[in-house]
Amino acid sequence: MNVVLPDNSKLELPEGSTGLDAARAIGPKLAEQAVLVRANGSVQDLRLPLRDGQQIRFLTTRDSADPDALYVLRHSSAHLLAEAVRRLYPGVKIAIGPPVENGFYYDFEFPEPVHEGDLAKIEEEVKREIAEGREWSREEISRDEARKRFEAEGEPYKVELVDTAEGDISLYTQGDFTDLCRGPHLQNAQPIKALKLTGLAGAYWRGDEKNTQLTRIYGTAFYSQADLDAYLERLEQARARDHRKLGVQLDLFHFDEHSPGSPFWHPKGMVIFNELEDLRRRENARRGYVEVKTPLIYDKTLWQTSGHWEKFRENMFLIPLGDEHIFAIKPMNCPGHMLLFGSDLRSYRDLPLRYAEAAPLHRNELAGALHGLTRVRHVTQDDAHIFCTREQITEELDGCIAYLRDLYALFGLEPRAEFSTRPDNKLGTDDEWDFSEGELQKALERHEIAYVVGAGEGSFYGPKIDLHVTDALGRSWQLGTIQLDRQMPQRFGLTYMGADNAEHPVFVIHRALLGSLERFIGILTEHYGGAFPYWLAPVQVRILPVGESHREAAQALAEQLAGVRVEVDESDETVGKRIRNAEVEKIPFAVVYGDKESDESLAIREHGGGQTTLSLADFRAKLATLSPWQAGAEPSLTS
RNA sequence: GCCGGAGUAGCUCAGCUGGCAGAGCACCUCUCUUGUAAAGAGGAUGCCGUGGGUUCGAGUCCCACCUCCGGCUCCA
Repeated sequence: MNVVLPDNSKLELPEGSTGLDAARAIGPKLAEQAVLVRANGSVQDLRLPLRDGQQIRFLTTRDSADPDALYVLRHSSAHLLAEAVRRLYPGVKIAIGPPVENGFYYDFEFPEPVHEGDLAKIEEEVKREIAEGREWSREEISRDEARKRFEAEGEPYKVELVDTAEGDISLYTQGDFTDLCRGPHLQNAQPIKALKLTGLAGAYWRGDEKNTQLTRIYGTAFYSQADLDAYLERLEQARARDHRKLGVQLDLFHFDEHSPGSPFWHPKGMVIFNELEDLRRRENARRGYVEVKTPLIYDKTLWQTSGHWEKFRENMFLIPLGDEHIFAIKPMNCPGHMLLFGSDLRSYRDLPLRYAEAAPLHRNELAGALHGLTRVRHVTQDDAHIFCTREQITEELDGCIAYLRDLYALFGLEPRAEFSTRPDNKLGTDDEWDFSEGELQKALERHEIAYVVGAGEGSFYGPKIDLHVTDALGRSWQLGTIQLDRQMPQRFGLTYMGADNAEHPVFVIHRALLGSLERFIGILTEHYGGAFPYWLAPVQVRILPVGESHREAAQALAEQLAGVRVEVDESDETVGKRIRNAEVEKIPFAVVYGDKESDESLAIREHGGGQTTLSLADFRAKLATLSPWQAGAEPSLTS
């Protein structure tokens, strides 16, 4: 048979030759360094046979940054970890150990608790295995045989995996350790030049909290020590962008143990919060939304009607009033908006009706789930509910998606879209879900938005289009969401009078585009590394009078900059120190004002170090262009 | 909520085997009057997360709780 090499030459091989055979045919060095073969674009274990006509390319230890090459390295590292743990902890049961984004993990059930301090000794054992040399071999066996084998070894998790595995069962063995595994794996442990165990965590078997909690050991591995060092260095730098750290440094907000998960917004943080609120109000008004305000607390009966009492009660803060009544603080605005819509007879002429409200919501999140601004109990969404007819759904979804695109473009954020379908605890019939999911999916496709499907990730009342972004440390967070709902209006008996003088069911689109303002500001802080763009910056301009004699002129200059968030730094520090302070506080512009300056000539320093000289008039003109909202400019959001 | 780790000055952190609570930055005072990323001198700063226990004596050892951090689960 023939395979095609990257230079388009053909390599003649005996029938049934494996990737490794092909590498040997090319050269001994390649055979030694190869870690994977890419056959017609998909990666394959070197031990598996090639097929006639395949286009092949080898990945070697030199492809040290290739995701597939790292994946196989880390997958094999996970197996070494399991081998080491089994040797060090007799009686341990092994579960699963895949490679992940930045490393790998393996889940174990330990006979006794394991602590972080134990990692050093385990890591040492893994490194010993690498030094000793390990080679992987692959075999395929029948399901029954595999089952017997793992039963005999006392590995119940592996037995369960055999029972639920699809396709053929393959095993990989290194040293005296054999694992159920689809592969692929390295030939041997030599390419693993740097390995580090990074953490310990509890993790539920198969991700279900009803199952046993296993102990997960995380690690990472690279083809060189330099790559590992660079990775650790990147982590260190990412930590400096962490919004929780920057939030304190920049005096934006803080948390207090008397109200876990609820930020205290400081004056500077509130400037950013209010700018986003202004943006929300201005754009909503332009796009035909009306703003409303509905109560924060409601009697339990409302939540029973909406379905929250059944589906969301654990996440609500309850207020018992006497023996009879229980109130709950709202975790969402929708039920209130349903009551508002239902407070009057509605005609088809009233629709679509777009209610916007950014009320404080409270969700009693699990203590362990709280996370800075990105996971809070006090949530403020840029929320709205669009009440419309069935015929209006398409146009309204289009409007939401266009709005969403404009907003994210303004911040230079590039979120990933997820289409979340019916969950296990859904309300309503499959027919209704078919319709709603179809509408959302068609909207995504109309706008040619790439998305992944989050099967079962939808809300209990409807499917969602969600937008996800990644934080400084690589964690994914959901921001905006667009949800199509026919459950809730049905439950509240909401209808409108049509042109045919008959009542028709109302549809509701729930949408929050920035998501929660708290989370959005957290993500923005990391996105900008704390150096907010001019229009969001808490302090936009700081004037530094060189000496005492310049203070008066500096104050006069500040007054000339009416409408700009400007400060005069009259502290008794050297100019150098005050420049440094302005830089550390990431203020967009620092203006040094001394004997050489006048309204005709200002020394402007931009954050980061660039310096220019501008007249006051030119400076003001420049600032006006930096703000989409100030100086009476038309908003830059166009659609 | 679950597994693991941590809580010492406003911030970052040191404090050994139980024996008088520390440093740098920030803050305050004074001197200097400053020219684009840290002037100098002096000073104040603590419920050592909270509550209990062991001990002659606890920041240090033990128990419980709270909060935070890394994960899991859940979620905007």
